[in-house]
Amino acid sequence: MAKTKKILKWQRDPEGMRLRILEAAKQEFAAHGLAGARVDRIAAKAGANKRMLYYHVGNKEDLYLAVLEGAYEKIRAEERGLDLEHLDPPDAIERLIDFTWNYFIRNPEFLALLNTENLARAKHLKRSTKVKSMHSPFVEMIRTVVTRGVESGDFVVAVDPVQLYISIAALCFFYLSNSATLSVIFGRDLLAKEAKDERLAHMVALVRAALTGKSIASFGKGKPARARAAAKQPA
Amino acid sequence: MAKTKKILKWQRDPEGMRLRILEAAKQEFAAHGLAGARVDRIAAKAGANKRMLYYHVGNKEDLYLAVLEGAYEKIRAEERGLDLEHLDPPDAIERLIDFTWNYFIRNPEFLALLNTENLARAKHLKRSTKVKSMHSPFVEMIRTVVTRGVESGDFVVAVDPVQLYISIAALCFFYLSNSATLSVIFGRDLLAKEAKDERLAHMVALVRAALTGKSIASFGKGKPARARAAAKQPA
DNA sequence: ACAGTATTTATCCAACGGGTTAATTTGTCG
DNA sequence: CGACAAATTAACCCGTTGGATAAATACTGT
Repeated sequence: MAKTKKILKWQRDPEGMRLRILEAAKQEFAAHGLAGARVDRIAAKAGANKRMLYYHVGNKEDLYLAVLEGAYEKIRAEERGLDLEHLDPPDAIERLIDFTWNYFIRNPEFLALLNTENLARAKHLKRSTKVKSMHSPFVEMIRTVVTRGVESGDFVVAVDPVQLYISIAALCFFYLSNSATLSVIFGRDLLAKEAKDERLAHMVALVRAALTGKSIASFGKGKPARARAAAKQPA
Repeated sequence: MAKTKKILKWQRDPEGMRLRILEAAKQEFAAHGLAGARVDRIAAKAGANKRMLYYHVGNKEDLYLAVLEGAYEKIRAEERGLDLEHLDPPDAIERLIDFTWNYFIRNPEFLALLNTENLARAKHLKRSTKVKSMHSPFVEMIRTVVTRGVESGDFVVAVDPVQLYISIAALCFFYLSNSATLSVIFGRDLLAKEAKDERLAHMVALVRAALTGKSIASFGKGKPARARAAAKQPA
């Protein structure tokens, strides 16, 4: 319904315009929140006139909801391509962590948008019909991995897939979303490449150890983080 | 310097006024963010006149920073009283999780304030001298626990205390801070008492298992969450 | 080419919000 | 009591902002 070829090509690009507006709005809302966002700035950034926002999308809140829905759709779509079924459970979990982490890094606006929406206590999301539907498949995907892991003996416990996903998202989300304040507080640049690598290793080790009962080497210690041999270490 | 007895007691309560303003501002900033907060509402909520905010604290941003600093001071102060030194390491960690979790539940504004500040990329926090100093002792407290745990053999790995704390905070913070959107998405009321109990059990189990290598029974399954026997289960 | 419609622009405005000015009240001290 | 300062209030200022109006412009089917 979106990009049917036979769409009329107006002056510039009527469909492209809407996309540019949504993209600009995403940046703006992510950078300043809902209240802090400026409609004029969105228009300017989209190379459009303010009136066009109202023409193409609606008022500020409609625009915001459209951006939010788009953001959810995007991440859930990518997750659908994860293909965890073909991996053995521990690797599947690791892959899920890896994906989530890198998705958040690649799409920092997503984090900000979620925070903004939670500040509004999901007021807008509740009114969205689109969003609610697209999550059960994802939960089922994780549930399958967990079940398989328990059956194969790889996992020592049968975690609630929702809890597990929330935990994985939490570990990634909080670190990145709060990296600014945490960096100040702890006096480290948490966004430096080394720090990020270390963090990913730590998260994978934490979750894998908890699920499999086998503690992984290098639990948040040292830079390399991937190739390590020992299972324990001196001090 | 604050509450010297010989302070003159003006009309109502000059010192109390400042506190009421800060409290009202905390609520307002937490509820609406920095941009969404309204100075008039803060004044009204504090039972004061708008002009008095400027008289007692300064402009909107000064007020905001004062609130933020106060929030950090409060949690760090309570953490100082945790007394983890006298517990054996696994219990100390559990206590830290328990405290963090309940502190966040008791002080939801704290979460919102942090999100707000991170939206501003810690712009204000960076200018604060007070805040930076009060965190190293806290990190050292955790480091001691970890070291003791490794030495005693309770912990199988020597985690970086900063990573560990970030992870613990993450597990608690994300769940609560994002409970609104997550509840919509997963179609559960994550703030219901049962759900919260389950979450706490899950987090404790996750971290304990990762640190000690011994998986805890009932990993985010079932309501009681504390007393459980089996380590595995059928399907 | 013409009528009709979709899209875009230029312009305006009423409400709002942060901040300030100046007057007023309330207490302290000699 | 009377002067002086601290604290509080009321009223206003002025740039900003979301949103609206109406006119112009570009495309389409006939």
